[in-house]
Amino acid sequence: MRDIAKAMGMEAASLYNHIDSKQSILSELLLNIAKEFTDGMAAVQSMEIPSIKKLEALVSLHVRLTVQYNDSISLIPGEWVHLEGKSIREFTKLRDHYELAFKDIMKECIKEGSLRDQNIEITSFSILSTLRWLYSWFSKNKNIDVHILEEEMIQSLIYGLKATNID
Amino acid sequence: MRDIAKAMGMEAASLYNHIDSKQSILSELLLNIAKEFTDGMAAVQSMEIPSIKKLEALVSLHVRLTVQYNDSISLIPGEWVHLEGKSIREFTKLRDHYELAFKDIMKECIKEGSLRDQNIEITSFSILSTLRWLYSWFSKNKNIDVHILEEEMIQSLIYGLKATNID
DNA sequence: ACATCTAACTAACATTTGTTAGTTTTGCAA
DNA sequence: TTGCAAAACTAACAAATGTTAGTTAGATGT
Repeated sequence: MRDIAKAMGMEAASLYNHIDSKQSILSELLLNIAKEFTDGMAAVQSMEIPSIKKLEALVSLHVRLTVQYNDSISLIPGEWVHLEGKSIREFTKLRDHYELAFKDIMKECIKEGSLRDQNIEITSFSILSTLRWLYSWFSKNKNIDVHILEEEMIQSLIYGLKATNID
Repeated sequence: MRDIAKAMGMEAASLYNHIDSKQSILSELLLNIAKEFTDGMAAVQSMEIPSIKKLEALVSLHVRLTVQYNDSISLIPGEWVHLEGKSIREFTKLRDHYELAFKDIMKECIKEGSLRDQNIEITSFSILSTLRWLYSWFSKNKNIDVHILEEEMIQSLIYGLKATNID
């Protein structure tokens, strides 16, 4: 709190004119982005497009939110564990719900023939880990064009790295 | 320290008969695995095989080390920032060196025609993020066969998720 | 001009945390 | 059995941390 206060040019005690507690800062930041992801997922789910396009839309969603909310997203990988009580239950509920929805879309892709029939637990984890860490990459490469980043992520995550002339 | 002591069935002060400081626990754990990765990389580099096979070997290396050192590896994503002084310089040096070597191998793959000519910064980041987070997935799925995990990671990270009958 | 509200301040608090000093217990070698 | 080193203990420390209480300066509306 003293560090935050210093960064804002005031005393630690003064912060309490604006917030309830240290916990409330963390839970507000984390639950807000969790809701952004949940809303984005709902939007993608309601689209009338092939599932593989939904998967691409999800990658785009991550890239877009990462660029827009770079700071709060950086809390997701390591800080959510410090949430307490109602907040941590709410957060993990949203996260689990999101991951389930993500896997469902991948399963649809397999049904539709656009993805190989593979271990969804592993591959969904693989994609989501990369997307989770995108924030740290972006914070060191802020000059990149966002559309190029989106395109390249879609390519490498979904379509792989291999040269197309070999298979 | 009091938590660690409780877990070991002793008082916090007693820990200091075995260690120098709290910092030294962290830096010993982190530098040890950093060295494991560095050694593994050196072994892969010295192999006389096509670069794409080296890339596969690196994925296997991560899977193997993740399974073997699950607990200390879990410190890598979030705790290395708490290293201080010489330790943090040593750690980041090893990490940067490792990532450079990883990218070099990917570049060789492109030269040899086994990978598409793509943004190495993005794709290497993508693979390494997944591998970094493997520990958390594994700690929830300890029953999986390690060879299947290796194979599936290689497939999804390098060869992509797409069905092969479409392109 | 006055009352009100906002948002800053100082001072202090109770805990928590990493660590040290000094002492006692334990286990093994002689 | 004695002697000694290893490793446990108790007590206490200084610093850091989240927070509260009470106060004050500055802006705003009447």
